[in-house]
Amino acid sequence: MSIKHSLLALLAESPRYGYQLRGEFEERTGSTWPLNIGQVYTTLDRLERDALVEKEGDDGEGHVIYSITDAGRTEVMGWFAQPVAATNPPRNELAIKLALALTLADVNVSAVVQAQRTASMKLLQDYTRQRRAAATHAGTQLSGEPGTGNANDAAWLLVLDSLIFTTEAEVRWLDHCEGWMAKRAASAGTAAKPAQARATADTAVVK
Amino acid sequence: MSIKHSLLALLAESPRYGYQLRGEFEERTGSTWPLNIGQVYTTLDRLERDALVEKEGDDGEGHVIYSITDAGRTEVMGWFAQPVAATNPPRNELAIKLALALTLADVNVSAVVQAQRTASMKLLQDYTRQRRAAATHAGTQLSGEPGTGNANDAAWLLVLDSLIFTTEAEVRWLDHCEGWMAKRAASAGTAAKPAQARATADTAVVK
DNA sequence: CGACACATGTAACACGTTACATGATTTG
DNA sequence: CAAATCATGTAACGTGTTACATGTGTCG
Repeated sequence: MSIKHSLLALLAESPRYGYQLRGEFEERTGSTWPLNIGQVYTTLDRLERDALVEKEGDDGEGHVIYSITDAGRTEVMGWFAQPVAATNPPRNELAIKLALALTLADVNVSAVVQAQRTASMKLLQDYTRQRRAAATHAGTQLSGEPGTGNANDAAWLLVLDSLIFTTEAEVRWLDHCEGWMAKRAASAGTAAKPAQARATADTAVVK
Repeated sequence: MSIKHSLLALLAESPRYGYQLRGEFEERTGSTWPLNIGQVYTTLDRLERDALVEKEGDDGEGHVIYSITDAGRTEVMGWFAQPVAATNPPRNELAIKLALALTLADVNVSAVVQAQRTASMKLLQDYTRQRRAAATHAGTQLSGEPGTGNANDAAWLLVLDSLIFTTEAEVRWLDHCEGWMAKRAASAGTAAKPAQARATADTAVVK
């Protein structure tokens, strides 16, 4: 649903052609989510089929220009007005993985958590570094001319912040899981769950 | 990729049949991510095609039992050992939406943020309520017999915590966006971006 | 000329959801 | 008996990725 509406949103601003749409999308999101060009065309086909966009003739350059219809405008405004689907939250692969690991005897949950934490911390550092670079860049742009590009820089900054916030939350959750597991292992002195009673972090995931 | 590996993980514990796999998955994740039964069967077909699982004959009950192969065991252990794909982070529809809204003249970004914040806060309250209920339930279970079911309760608790952490981060980010926009509107006294200079929160998304 | 970016597509496949068909067993 | 649950599938469709085919224009 994301891409369909993203293309509609861009077309709501002005008519564009396929290749151009990919460029605009990636520029505004800082290439965080690369957009396959093939899908742009197939999505445009479907949007045209559903009468949300229209093909215009050539623009004198030989490009296949699409423009949004009234129905499309209604659709995209509805997208902006509605919060993203509160029901059935997107599958969180990490949460699923840990939940399953917890219930499996021959998986070292601590090792899984550690591996993930290392990767997430590295990601977080990358994002933070990029954020610093982007901020200074946007700053110089701001003191410069106020033409185009500023809104895109702003969007990219906020997208980066989103990634940072999300990754921080992930790391916090991983730490929370570790603490929880340590507490559980400690209170499992005699009976309870012998399979979970290895609190020290071995390196191997499999016992 | 999530489901394929989840089914493999469950089969690594013991051979099971399709309907049973769905039940186990949903129990361990607290029905957070409902699993379509149709997909279980098609996924099992693909897993069998790829020689990661095998069909066993009847179990005396007429059920179609699947068991994991050595290749499947290798696959699932690799899944646990590897951190979830650091490259190309999953598309964040909310971030995309806000990034695009920022660059579109006729969208009221504040209204979009407000609508989302309301929805996310409500979600957060739901999760917190569920978390309280689940915690007391797990508590009584713990003081009771230490049989099966505890690991599943634990998994469900951690999944809930994951949802809470994620949603909290989302709300924080939304607030961050609001603050950022307010600051930007304030510093846009004369020139800069006139289209973004409406800081007060109207109710309508479209101007 | 050769490599590269621009530009438009098509085909095959993976993954996921919804809906439908079919039958057995259980339960009010 | 009727309804619900258990159980196994199939079909259609939407969405997304990868890879391929094809052609133009530009630049070193």
